[in-house]
This record gives sequence, C-alpha cells and structure tokens, in this order.
Amino acid sequence: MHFPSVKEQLDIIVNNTVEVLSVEELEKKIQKSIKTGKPMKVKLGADPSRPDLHLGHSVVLRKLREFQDLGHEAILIIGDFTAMIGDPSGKSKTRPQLTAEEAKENGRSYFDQASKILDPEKTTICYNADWLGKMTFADVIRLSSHYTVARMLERDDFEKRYRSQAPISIHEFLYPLAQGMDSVHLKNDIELGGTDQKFNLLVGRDLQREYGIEPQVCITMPLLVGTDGVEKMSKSMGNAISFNDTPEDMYGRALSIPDTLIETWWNLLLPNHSGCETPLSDRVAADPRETKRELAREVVAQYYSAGAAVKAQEHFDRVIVQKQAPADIPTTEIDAASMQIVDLLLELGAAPSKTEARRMIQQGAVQAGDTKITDIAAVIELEETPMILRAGKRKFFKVAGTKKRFE
RNA sequence: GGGUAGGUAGCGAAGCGGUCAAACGCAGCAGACUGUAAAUCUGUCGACAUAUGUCUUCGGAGGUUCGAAUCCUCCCCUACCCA
Repeated sequence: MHFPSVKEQLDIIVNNTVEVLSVEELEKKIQKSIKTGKPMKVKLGADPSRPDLHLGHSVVLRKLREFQDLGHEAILIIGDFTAMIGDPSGKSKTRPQLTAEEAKENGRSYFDQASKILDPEKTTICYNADWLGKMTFADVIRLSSHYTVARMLERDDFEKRYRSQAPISIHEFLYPLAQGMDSVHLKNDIELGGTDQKFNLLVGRDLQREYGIEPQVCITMPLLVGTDGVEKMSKSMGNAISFNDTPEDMYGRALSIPDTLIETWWNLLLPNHSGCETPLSDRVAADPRETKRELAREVVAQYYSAGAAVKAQEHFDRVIVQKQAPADIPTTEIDAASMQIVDLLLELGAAPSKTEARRMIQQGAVQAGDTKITDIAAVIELEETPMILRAGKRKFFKVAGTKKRFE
C-alpha cells in the first residue's frame, strides 16, 4: 500500500475539523502506517434507530471518505446493541426498543445511504452487539469502575440536565462506556464524530489506555447548521435536508438558507474546489443569489447528478418564482363524470380531510384550470383532456375522467 | 418507604362545575410579500355536515350532578425531594 506523504495527509485530514486530539499523535500514527504499510483504522459510530441520513451526517461521512481516499480503513459501527438499551441523547422520550432484526435492517439502510458518500467497497461494517452482547454483568461492573460519576457529570448535557433537575437514567451513564468499549474491541487508531460526540470519543480514548491499547486520536467535525440558520441540522427540528429528498426538494431547501450560511455549507458539503479563482467570500458578497443557486445545484449534484440539479433549478424557477405549473405532472384518472371539489381534493391526497379541503378552498388556495374555486360545494366536471388542479402554491395535480368512459 | 408536583389536542402549556373543541406559543396548512420553499405579516389549525348542526376528545375505570377537562373514589404512569 502506498500512502501520500505525512504532510499531504495531515493537510487533508485536519482541514475543516474543529479539533484533533492530538495532532502530534495523529502525525505519529500516519508515519507508522507509512512505515509499516498498514492503513489506519478509522471508526465512525452510527445510530441505527433513525436511518434517515441528512446533510448534517454528511460532514463527518465526507471526512471518513477522505480517509478512505488516502488509503485508510473506514469502519462503520452500527450501534445495534446500544440502540437496544434506549436513547442516549437525553430529553427525548424513550424510543421503542429495537429488536436485533430491526437494528440489522436499519444498519443496512444506514450503510446504503452512507454509500452515497463512502466507498462501499472499502467500508467495513460492524455491529456492536457482536461484542457488547457477550459481556457479562461482571464485565460491565468492571468496566464501570474505570469511570466516576463526577467525570460523567462533566459531560455538557449531563451537567445541564443534572443542574436543571431533569432526569438522567443510569443506563445513559453506561452509554459512553459502551461506545468506548467499541474502541477497545476494534483497537482503532482514530475515531470521528461531531463536536457533540467529543465526550464520548474521549471516553473511548481513556478506556483504550486503561486496557493497554494505543489510544485513539479523536477528531471532531463541526455540526452543520440547518436550513433555518439557527439550530444544528436535525430531522426533528425540521431544518434538515435528507439524502433521500427529491432533487427539487433538496434544491429548494438549500436555497432557503440564510446568506450567512453559504460559505460554511459550501466548505462542509462540497468537495474541495482546487484552484478556485475568486475567493468564496468575495463571490458571496458580490452576488449572493447566484452563489447560493450554485451551491444548491452542487448539493443536488452530489446526491443525484448535474442534470438533475439543472432540472431542479428549472422546476424551482418555474413553480416558485414564476408561480406556474410544473412541466410534468402525472395524470390521475378518475372513474366518474364529475365530482365534488372537496371529495376530489381528498381523493387526490391534496387534503388530509374534508374539513381541511374546505379550508383550503375558503382561503383561496384551490384553482381548477384557470378558475379559482371559491365555492366549497363546487362540482368539477371530469373531461377526457386532463385539467390542472392546484391546491396551494406547490401542489399540482392533473385529473381526467377514466379513458374508457370516452371510448 | 415517606413527601411534593404532575399526566390536556402533533409538541409545549393555560383552564379547575356550565359561555370548552378547550387560551397562548411552536410545528403544520393557506394567503400576502420576497432573489429564496428563509424572514416578516395575516388567516387557519379535532372530525363530519355547512344556516345558527352533529359526533369523538382533556392518563384509565367507576361515581356525584340537570350538566364535569374541572368535584369524589380506586387504579396506572412520570418527575423531583427526603430517607
């Protein structure tokens, strides 16, 4: 195995990180791997309970990919065991406990999604139930003896919750230890995580040392701020862009970020543009709109293709900016000569209930062809030629009577 | 084991015998505006029907009452405090 030089590797690895503990150790590990020809083992933990990856996850996955490209070994740990215990991250209510099968399946799905960024051929997946599940209670007790309550309470969210008299379950204390055991088991050289993982990563480092293993280098990546420009990106905050979002969705949501976020997003979400003529900050200052449009296109292109990105932009310009119907709407055929508008909206899935459908009509959101519908009792004639039905700004439908009725 | 505070619509949180389908905030939906699906403003926000109507909701089960989310009994659950 041939590796790039230490300097080259360091530059790439350190870029965009928040913290590397420590750079000196990292350098030594790189030197060693060059000398021995053995790749470094880089660990990234994955939460298997919610296999819906979004751009926030991509920041750290992208870093892992960089390691792969440098010739190192990427290990994805699916925390199926830890997931079976419950939720570590605090205040949210206890999640339904996963069965082993569900965890496996979620892990699979996580891997599939992560493969949009990682090189699947070069990624090792592990399930931590394989080793954590074998530990006896005595093992667990021995493990717990390595840590004290005071040290656990140093963790930011534990401390906050403790002070504000919010509950902390004992098993949550066990969580960082369990995650740390993964590092002991794998003997990995590096562990990656978001800044919120710092505590857990350090526990892994400490435990490795306790168990006589060369401690891992901890690398933390920034948490991506979501589309609202305030909170970190997360599904529950509704400020996320998922890998699985449609190109149109991705484009539109990316375009809605505040201008102040353009640069950060650009750096964290897109591959390094080498030899960029104008500095990004200048471009943002000069033309924020166009720069953001380009960012949005590039993001879509990452997960789909350049072609899809262009189409998404066209769709956006047409539907959102010019408020016109999109180019291609699938036609729904209905087997009736006419239908009450309320029933039709329900049938099409434009409204979740009749009350809601009426509300939309009363608020002037519904338009059939070129006519705005204002009467909640209106009856729509279903012709052979499809008619465009609009419910709100972005929901468009094409309806027609069933073909055979006109034969 | 003892004490205290609670369990209300998707979430948070008022209400504490009728005027409660239930204040308010967030999310959602719609409209206006905008370079933007952001921000802001306005409206809406259980379901069914639409003329002032009906039905199902306030942890669970009973009970008091013409009438309960609101009072009583028992039960379940949650949190914190003291041991």
